[in-house]
Amino acid sequence: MLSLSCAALQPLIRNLDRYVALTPDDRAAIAALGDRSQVEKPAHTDIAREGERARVAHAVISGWACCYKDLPDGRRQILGFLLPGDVFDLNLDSLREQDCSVSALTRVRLAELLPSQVRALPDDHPRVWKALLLQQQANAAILREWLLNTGQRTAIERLAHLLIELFLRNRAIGLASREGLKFPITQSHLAEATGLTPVHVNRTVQALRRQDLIEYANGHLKILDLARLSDIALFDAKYLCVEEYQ
Amino acid sequence: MLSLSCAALQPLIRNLDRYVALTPDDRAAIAALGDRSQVEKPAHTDIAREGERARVAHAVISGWACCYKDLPDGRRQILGFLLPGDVFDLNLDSLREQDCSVSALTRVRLAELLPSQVRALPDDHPRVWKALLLQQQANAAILREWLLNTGQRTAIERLAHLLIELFLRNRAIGLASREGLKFPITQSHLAEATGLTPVHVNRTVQALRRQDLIEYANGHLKILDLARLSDIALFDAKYLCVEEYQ
DNA sequence: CGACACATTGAAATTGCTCAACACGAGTGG
DNA sequence: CCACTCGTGTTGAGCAATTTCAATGTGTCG
Repeated sequence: MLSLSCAALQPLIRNLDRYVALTPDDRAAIAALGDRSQVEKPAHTDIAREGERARVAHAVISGWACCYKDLPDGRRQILGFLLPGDVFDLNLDSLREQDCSVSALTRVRLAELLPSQVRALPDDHPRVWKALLLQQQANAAILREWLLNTGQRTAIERLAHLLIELFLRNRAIGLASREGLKFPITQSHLAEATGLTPVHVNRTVQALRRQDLIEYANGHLKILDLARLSDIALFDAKYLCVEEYQ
Repeated sequence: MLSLSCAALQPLIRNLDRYVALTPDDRAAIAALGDRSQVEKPAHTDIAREGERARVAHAVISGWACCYKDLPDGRRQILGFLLPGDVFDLNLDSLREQDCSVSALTRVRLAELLPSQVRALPDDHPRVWKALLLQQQANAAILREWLLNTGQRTAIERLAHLLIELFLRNRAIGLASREGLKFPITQSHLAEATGLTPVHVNRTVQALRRQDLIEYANGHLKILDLARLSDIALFDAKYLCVEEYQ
């Protein structure tokens, strides 16, 4: 039983281990953290809504989610994708309202991290706590890169950049290989993430395909020429905490 | 002497007090924190460069700065403005390279927070530490709003939104009144912050002026009709930790 | 005065958007 | 099994927001 839930929390352990070298004790602490209560959300449902107060923090165990903001007239911006091992709603101040919503893109399994557990972390398992804070900082770095992306890059650069990021992040958690990755993201999602329209994303995707840079169909993405795609995207992997580039 | 530096650190104390109720002891701790070493940077110089490792953390005492990223071909995105009381380079992991540059927009006075001091904070002054972490989270919230801004809003909405944010943030630290605020930001800066061209910012500023929404000249900004400007910007102050709206 | 940074203007070019239609596959209910 | 719908992807044509290029104005400062 315990070993089973440990298996479920491997993505989180693996992810946090990128930021701080974890001891076996730390790993056990993380497993205990997410062991208590896990929930499953169906695809295309909201996990958290902007304006609510987060009851618990969440760690993604499996599946894809995204956080987003919307405008009163329906325009929507995806602010980031959440993959297995990512923690969100980690609120240091329980009174504060969430400033963005979170939605499940696929069926998502989540570990719920209770506030009492989280509060005990800095004292009881300082390395785990530090790793969580560093993951938050890494997320902020991704956010800054996204702002650069939508603010300055052209459509094809933006799209190329986003696809590379998602490829590398998936590869870093063992979910992508040379053969590509499961990619449950529609062109409309790409549009909402890049600030383009779905129609224009479509045409841009086709341009990438025509140049034999990617395959992207049936929920599957394959990067055919990472080097050339990186050139187009003006991609610099430093902002991702993914050492082994290429 | 001590009272003098205390005065210099008022912005930081006032800013952190927004996140956590500080005791007199906490305030003294903050004053001591920034007391050790202060530096002055001339306008239009870099304070930190992307790719470097931060030697110390910084708190802005007076003046404006911004952090930004640039692309190899010269395009540049401003990622946020730093005002008195804002802390940056607060690196939990001293090995990690900065992922963005910081530049002084005016002459800037900075307090240097030594790593040893910062490391002692969680144990010695947990409320101060928590306030610093909450400020970091608040900065991330601003970043998310900026991504929504550049990704989804039109030129006039974007500009209106940015101007309101800067007005409210300045007012929250006592640097803006009904009469407006010192605004050492050129139209080119606004362009780099919103992902527009300087020419288009110029035309959009003029549209705002024509509608009697703002005055903006000679390094001074005045919001003439905050309510109407907020409507245009689809502005919702919740993301800023500034309670007293209007 | 000259140099320089910043603001402003106009005209033409272009990127990306809007609108509208159609294709296609998966799932659903008759 | 078919008809239907729905979500997603694709295409075309016209349009609009924003960019580009190039020039001019304006104030400050040495």
